[in-house]
Amino acid sequence: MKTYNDTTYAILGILTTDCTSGYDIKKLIDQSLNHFWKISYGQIYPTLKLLVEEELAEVAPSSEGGRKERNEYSLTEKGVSTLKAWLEEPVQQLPVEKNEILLKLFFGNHQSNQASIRLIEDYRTKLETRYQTYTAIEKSIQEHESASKDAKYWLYTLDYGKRTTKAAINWCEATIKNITEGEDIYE
Amino acid sequence: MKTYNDTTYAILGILTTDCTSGYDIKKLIDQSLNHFWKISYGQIYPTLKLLVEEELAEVAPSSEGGRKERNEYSLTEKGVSTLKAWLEEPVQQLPVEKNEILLKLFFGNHQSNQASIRLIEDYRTKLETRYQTYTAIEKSIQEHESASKDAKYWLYTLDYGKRTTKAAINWCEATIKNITEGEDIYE
DNA sequence: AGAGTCATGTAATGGGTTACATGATTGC
DNA sequence: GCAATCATGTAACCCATTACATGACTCT
Repeated sequence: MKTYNDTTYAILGILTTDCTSGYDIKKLIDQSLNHFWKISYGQIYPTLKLLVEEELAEVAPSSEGGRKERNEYSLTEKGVSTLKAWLEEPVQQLPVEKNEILLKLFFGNHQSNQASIRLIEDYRTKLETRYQTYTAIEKSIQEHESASKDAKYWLYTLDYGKRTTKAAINWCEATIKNITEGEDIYE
Repeated sequence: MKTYNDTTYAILGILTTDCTSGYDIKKLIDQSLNHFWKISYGQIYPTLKLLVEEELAEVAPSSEGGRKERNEYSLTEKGVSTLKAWLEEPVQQLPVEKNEILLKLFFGNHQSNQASIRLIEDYRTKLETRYQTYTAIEKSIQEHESASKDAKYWLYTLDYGKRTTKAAINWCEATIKNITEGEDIYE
């Protein structure tokens, strides 16, 4: 079976929901997958074209209700089976996520302790904002979407975000403390 | 001040150590930064060229000891100040890291609970391997490198990796349990 | 003699973002 | 009338990986 990149599968997956146009796909990703996936129109439209070429989806122009012309995509049999095959496959190797703060900290002996601490403080603030966003989304889902079949899975992904973000926040605190005290707990 | 991408700064930073050639840079990154940064020769050599063009570094061919010709790079004044300016800057917006397992799980209602669990189990195994690798490196640094000035910062970055990996492992366990029990703790 | 490692580099390709172009429809 | 939103699409660019090409030196 031919393989595609993850972005293609993401779109394939979204086309199983009631998001059927490029514009809808963008909106869904920005709203529901934004904490672990993002995408631009520059990728969406060419990918939709590809799906049709590969006979994984079909297009039908629609302009019901006087709305602007709008291309609605729907999965073919082949599209559905391709998606399901991908879902079953275990994930590849864990990717190495590039981390700017760690890169800066790695060269920490070229700056003062104060400067390193400032960097980490700032990073912690950003992480905390993110954490609160996750919590807010979580609450919103529990209140408004808990009927949806997808809600459960959506909450799992948020839980992942919360746990890893929290761990990063804890690291910030521990590291700041460690640098401040000027002694190495690791020794 | 002109800005460059993070990879360029990473190389700039490494040139402050005794790694002075493209080959050395690759080795250092593979050995010491591999858990949060990676790089390929296809980037290193063109970037080194750029650094020289921008007068952030200078080259000097060297072939001491009969070794194969080797280009040694050293930072200029301008290179050092550019690096320091970048170090002081707080990190940009937190990047959204694409996560394949969450993407698959998000479409979890298109597969059986068993299939979802299998995915997460596999993911957990990979995370555990990673965690053990971090622990092993940590031990090795404590034993052999604790004299080095950089060791402290190196250990901080490892601690970050350990904490976030551990949080992800915990999520795997909680989520598997949750799916197995077939009930939603979030409700 | 052959494997391994030291060493530098480029071309093709993949994957993605940003900026731009275009225009209709909706709500105030 | 005007702003916001709906809607589609492309071209230029950026960043990065992979595969390839080349060749010397070192150790067994």
